[in-house]
Amino acid sequence: MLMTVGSGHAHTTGPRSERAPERSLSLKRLQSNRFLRLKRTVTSMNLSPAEQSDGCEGNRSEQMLPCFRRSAYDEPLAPYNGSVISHLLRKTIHSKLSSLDMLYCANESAATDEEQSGGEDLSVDVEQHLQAKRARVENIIRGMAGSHGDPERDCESARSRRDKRKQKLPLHQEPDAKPKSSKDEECHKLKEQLQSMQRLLHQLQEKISHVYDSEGEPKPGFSGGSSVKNLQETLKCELTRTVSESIDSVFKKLAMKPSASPEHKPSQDDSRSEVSDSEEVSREHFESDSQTEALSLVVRKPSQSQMIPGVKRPFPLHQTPFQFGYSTPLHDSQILEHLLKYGPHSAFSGLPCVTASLERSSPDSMEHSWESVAMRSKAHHLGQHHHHPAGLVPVDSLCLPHVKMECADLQSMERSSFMALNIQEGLTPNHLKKAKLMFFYTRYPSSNLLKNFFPDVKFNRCITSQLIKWFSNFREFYYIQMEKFARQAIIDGVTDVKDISITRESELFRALNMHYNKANDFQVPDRFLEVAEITLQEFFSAVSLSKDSDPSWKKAIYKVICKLDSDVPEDFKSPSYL
DNA sequence: CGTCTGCCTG
DNA sequence: CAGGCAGACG
Repeated sequence: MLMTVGSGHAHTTGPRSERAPERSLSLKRLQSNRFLRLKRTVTSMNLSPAEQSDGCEGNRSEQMLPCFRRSAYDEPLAPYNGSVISHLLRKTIHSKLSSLDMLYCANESAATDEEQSGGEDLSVDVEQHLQAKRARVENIIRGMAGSHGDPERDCESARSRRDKRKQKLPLHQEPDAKPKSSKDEECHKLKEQLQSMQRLLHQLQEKISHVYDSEGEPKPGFSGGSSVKNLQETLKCELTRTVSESIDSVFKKLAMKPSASPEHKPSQDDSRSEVSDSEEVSREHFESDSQTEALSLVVRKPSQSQMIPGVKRPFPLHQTPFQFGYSTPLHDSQILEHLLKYGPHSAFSGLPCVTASLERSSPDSMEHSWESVAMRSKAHHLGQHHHHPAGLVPVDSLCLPHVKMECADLQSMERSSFMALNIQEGLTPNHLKKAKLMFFYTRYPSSNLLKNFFPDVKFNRCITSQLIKWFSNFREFYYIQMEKFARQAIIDGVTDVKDISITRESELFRALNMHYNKANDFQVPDRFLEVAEITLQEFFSAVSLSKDSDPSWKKAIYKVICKLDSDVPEDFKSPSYL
């Protein structure tokens, strides 16, 4: 397809029709890319990770470095075997159960540790409280285990203990109006939760052992078997998350039941029967908050009034859920199921987009502006830390009363998806950062490639073109720099193309690195230096030969450069990359 | 026509 | 980097 340099260019400096050859190039590019990929795959089969990390065989010391300096994100990689899993499970379940314990007691007795330590001396009471607590947990566990114990009797005895304890408490001693059947139901649901959790875990265990058996040795990858490592990390992460999710559900049910109708005075609510004065005040405050914003999904400032007293997260919530290497206590069994079905690198775009609804429900005009800002910031910064002061759980995440019951499940689901994958309708600064790093590998990504490498983005026409626009802008900057430095080289008296090279010390490289890798926390692949060098040489030659008199002189260069795209490492496919 | 692309501008 | 524009498609 011949390009015509016609009237359209009379008033423009650039060749308008560069697009045409570029389009016809894309097919060829695809083909050559496929060749390159095949070739690289074949030649890298028996290379050590370091050797094939950039696909070239130079001697520079950088090549012995891992492609990614991600040590800050990597936890020491323990031997990957079943015991790790078991350990994780034990750890998580244990911490979960202690939380369960605390929550249960909080709802049952509503006497928090804080209140006890802050109030008058209740040490005797504390003693009894702890005993009752232990007994109740035992009851729960007995119930879940499906033993032939008499749950009614157990509950009865627990209640009698509670009643006994109630006599020592000064205020708000409401009769226990909760029907016994509710307790049974509770136990039953707990049991079901546990069983389904066990099923999921079993599946995951199988999956893991399968993966581990078939990939016991890390296969050479672009960055040194990192895809396997990634998978391991993913699985580890998902396992932990699943356990957490399951137990959180139990958690949630317990939290929800006793206080399902918070908008009303606590009188008919048995679990709230033992609240202290201070808590009563807090609840007043809470209710007034709820009226302004009863259904908001905004993460509310976790002030004390909105915390379940005495309930503490068994693990810190400030961990970044999007970085592998941390065990991530998030809630999303969907993800596990997806993982089981499709593996860790599949796109999750089928999940509901929650960001939009979250954002829609948090208009700027809202009273708690800093909260909506916080949420907005979270929504737009994949990988931001979820920080809750003192490890307390915002009631929101426990589906507490200010959220209508019929919405609870949906909200939980949406929030879970949001927290876990952060499926985006818009692109975030982190996406931009990632795109820039990807530019070190590919200057001309296809929209399919982009879709594959941004699995946490809900693609639509707009998003796609925005991403493409980004890369277009990246190229623009890249080529401008190239031209600038090529002309400078000529001015500096360079005559031979051979004298042109680009190292990591080069000014040009610094400029590019500053642009695409501002934080300088990414080890730029050597291949990029080669491509940049070739580009610079192309520009140098062209300008030297005065080809720049042709309005479309750059087109020929683009044609060369677009063939030099590399594969983007699999690591980038992770939605949690960065 | 709508879509896509590159160039230019702010 | 995004918006706007113009040319090139199908």
